[in-house]
Amino acid sequence: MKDELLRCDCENCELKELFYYNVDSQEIEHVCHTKKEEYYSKGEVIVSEGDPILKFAYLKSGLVKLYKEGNDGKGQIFMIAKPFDFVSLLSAFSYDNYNYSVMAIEDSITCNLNLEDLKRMINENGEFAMSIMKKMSRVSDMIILENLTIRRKNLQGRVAYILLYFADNIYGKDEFELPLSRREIAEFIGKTTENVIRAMSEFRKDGIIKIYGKMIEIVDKGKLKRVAEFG
Amino acid sequence: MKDELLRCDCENCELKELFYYNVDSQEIEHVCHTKKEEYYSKGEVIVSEGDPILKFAYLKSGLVKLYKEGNDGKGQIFMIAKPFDFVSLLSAFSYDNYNYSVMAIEDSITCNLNLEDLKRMINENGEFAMSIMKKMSRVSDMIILENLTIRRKNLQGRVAYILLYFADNIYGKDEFELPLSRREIAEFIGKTTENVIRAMSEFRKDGIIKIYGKMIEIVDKGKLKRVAEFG
DNA sequence: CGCGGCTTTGATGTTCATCAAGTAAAGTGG
DNA sequence: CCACTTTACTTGATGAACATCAAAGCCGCG
Repeated sequence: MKDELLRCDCENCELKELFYYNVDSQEIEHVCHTKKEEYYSKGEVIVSEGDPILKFAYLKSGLVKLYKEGNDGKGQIFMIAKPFDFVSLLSAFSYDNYNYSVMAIEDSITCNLNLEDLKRMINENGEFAMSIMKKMSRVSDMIILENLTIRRKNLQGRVAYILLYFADNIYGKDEFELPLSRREIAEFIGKTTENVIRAMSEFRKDGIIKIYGKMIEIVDKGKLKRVAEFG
Repeated sequence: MKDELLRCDCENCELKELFYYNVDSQEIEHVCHTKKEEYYSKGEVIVSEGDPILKFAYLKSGLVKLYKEGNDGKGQIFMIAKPFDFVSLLSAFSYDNYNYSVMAIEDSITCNLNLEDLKRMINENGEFAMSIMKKMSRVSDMIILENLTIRRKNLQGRVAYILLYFADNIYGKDEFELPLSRREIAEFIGKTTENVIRAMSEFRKDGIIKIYGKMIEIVDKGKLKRVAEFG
């Protein structure tokens, strides 16, 4: 089995753990050989709302945003997906078309599996189905509850929360380059661009963070956490 | 097969359609005989956040709200579930405990299936798993996108939206008794009680709706829709 | 090198939360 | 069944939070 994985270059892919214990090696090899990787540079649209769902895509590297485009030009970001999140997960099994859009906010690679193959595997293999369901359930849950959490907070609380989110959940360090523009942060937390900037400037003046353009350094994490908590 | 269903009193249950085409009659009979119905009156808590998930519950009749309790006493309602919605669906396959609460907002009956049985059935039967997944996917999708929709709107827009929601999605008529208090409406749309009342009073003064305590009559639906749209 | 988008700050106005106070309705114990 | 308490509802007044508008500097890119 290891051999099969090696041959089709999936041996280092975390996704295989989802398959490994549930799917036989022949099936894995098949998936591995029919998969297609796609490269997107920062800013490229991966999925447009309304596109037919033809493949089951997951993110192999990079970072993408999932969002809805308002008719007034204002977008709403509801999730930032990181590697090994399933980009198609929300709609793939219930709709024929995406009802949200996906854009790369860092250079990204998606791995696309054949959707029909996947559906067939689910139909034939309940254990595999269960593992997909768990993943799906966790993602939905996270989106729903995180949105509620953000919405309880005021402007400063929301901005602090997002900064901590990138530091802890995405980059794992307190100094990082913001992958979102101020405008996109605003679209994520449901406030205006100007007020996001104002909140960040306040944090800077209060010595909580340092700002070098897109680079952010969290100086006083305790204080930032307290701001995120209070809001 | 019909016989089995009749014997265990599930023959009129819409849920059976989820089973019917995918599960053998023996299994259906088993589920049917091990199910337990529970009656809750309006205001009763069905699930408290943190409760272990021991059964897989769906709503047979009535109306319930799914919500998170804030530490400050302010709640956040994120879904109103109507008959044949799955109350346990969001977390049942990914967590051991509920991370939200459920309360009856009308007298309700839940039907509780044995969770372990259900998990076993999913593991053994991929087609059944797929049908559960579809349902799950649709529910999550609905919650996520509906929340975004509401959040785009201003106070009046949100209140109008909710009134239309009850008229069209829940009761199917333009005169109905609000199952939520003004406070709960506020917790659903993320505004304060006072402002929900003010918006409704405005609608009344403008001849859009009539209010008799909890009874609401939509008089000028076109206008109400425009308010919901604009916001 | 100039154009458009991103960022920043200030000024102004609107929306909405909060506070306060009173009425109505609904549950509770004697 | 009635006094009593509590909870829901309603309206008005006030101020805080935030959106909007305006203007200028910055940066990347064709």
